[in-house]
Amino acid sequence: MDGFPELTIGEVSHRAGIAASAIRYYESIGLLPEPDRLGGQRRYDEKVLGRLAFIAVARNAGFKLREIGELIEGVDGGDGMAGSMRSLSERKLPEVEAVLERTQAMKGWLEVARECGCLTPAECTLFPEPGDQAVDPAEALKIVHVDGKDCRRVPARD
Amino acid sequence: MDGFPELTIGEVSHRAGIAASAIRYYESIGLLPEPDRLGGQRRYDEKVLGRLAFIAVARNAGFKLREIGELIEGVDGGDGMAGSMRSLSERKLPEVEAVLERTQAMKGWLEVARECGCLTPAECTLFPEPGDQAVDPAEALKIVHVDGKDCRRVPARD
DNA sequence: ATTGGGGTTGAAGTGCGCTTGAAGTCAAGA
DNA sequence: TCTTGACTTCAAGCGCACTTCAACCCCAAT
Repeated sequence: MDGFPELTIGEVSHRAGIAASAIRYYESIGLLPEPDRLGGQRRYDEKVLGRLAFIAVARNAGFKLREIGELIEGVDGGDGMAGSMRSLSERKLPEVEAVLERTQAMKGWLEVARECGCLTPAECTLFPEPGDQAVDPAEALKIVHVDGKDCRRVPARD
Repeated sequence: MDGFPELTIGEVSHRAGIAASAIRYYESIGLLPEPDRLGGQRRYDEKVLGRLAFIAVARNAGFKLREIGELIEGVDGGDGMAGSMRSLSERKLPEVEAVLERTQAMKGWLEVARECGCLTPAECTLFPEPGDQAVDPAEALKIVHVDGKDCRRVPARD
């Protein structure tokens, strides 16, 4: 092995690109084990960099810290991480897909909005009035694609 | 016209699908004008439904309430909403595109994770070790696509 | 007269992932 | 010896968009 834990929290912070306060926070919520101390100060060995990378990747993948904790328990517990990975991923995928769909709709909406010359929401199909077919604002985002690019409402006399 | 403001906050809440507390909150931050009162109670006319729909759509499009406020100022101010729509949309589009990209990467990562049989992060390319080419965890999400489906790391003897 | 079901207020709480601040400790270098 | 600089703790603050709470008011029906 490569000797005693020797990294200070500052060095770990620097090498992992994560604020020291965040590292202490992770420890406080149980994402990181309590490290050895030298004169009261935390000393880490390099393994912690792997775990921090794990955390960073999982965070990027959309897991909350609590969920990452479950993942880590799965890894540290007997069965390896396969089981918890599968169930967490299955739980998470539909969420992510929903976000994806909404984000794509947002993008389309904004592209039309960028070209919008309407003076009031009333004359603009980007903003459905109560009475339009689509009342649900989440649906309203999507309508845009149907019309092509122009957002000007045909002024319907009632 | 159709007479005096007659909708209570409860009716508005029900018809707009927005909690009464949220409506009061919107008023408190200036997104809604102060309505008339009848015996101390707020009375709205139907126009407010249009504005609430406006807010809901813009929120769905990714605008923060503060930004929606700017939008509304643009509409209520002299020039119509076109100018503020354009500048806000231009500001927002790159953000949304960034979210979109990250979300797509997340989806890919999760699809591989769902099939992952690795027992530890060390043997799994889903979790890069320090020393792998990609240290940036945002990049780590994307690597997956390159490899196809399997995430098992070739056990590189050092 | 009382009950019920709305409405009103301001303040505080929620969730998430940290950051910031104050006040103190510790070891090494000038 | 004194100063620096990095570390320590615990508590509080932040941003966002609300929600919840306690305490109150008001009107209509029974």
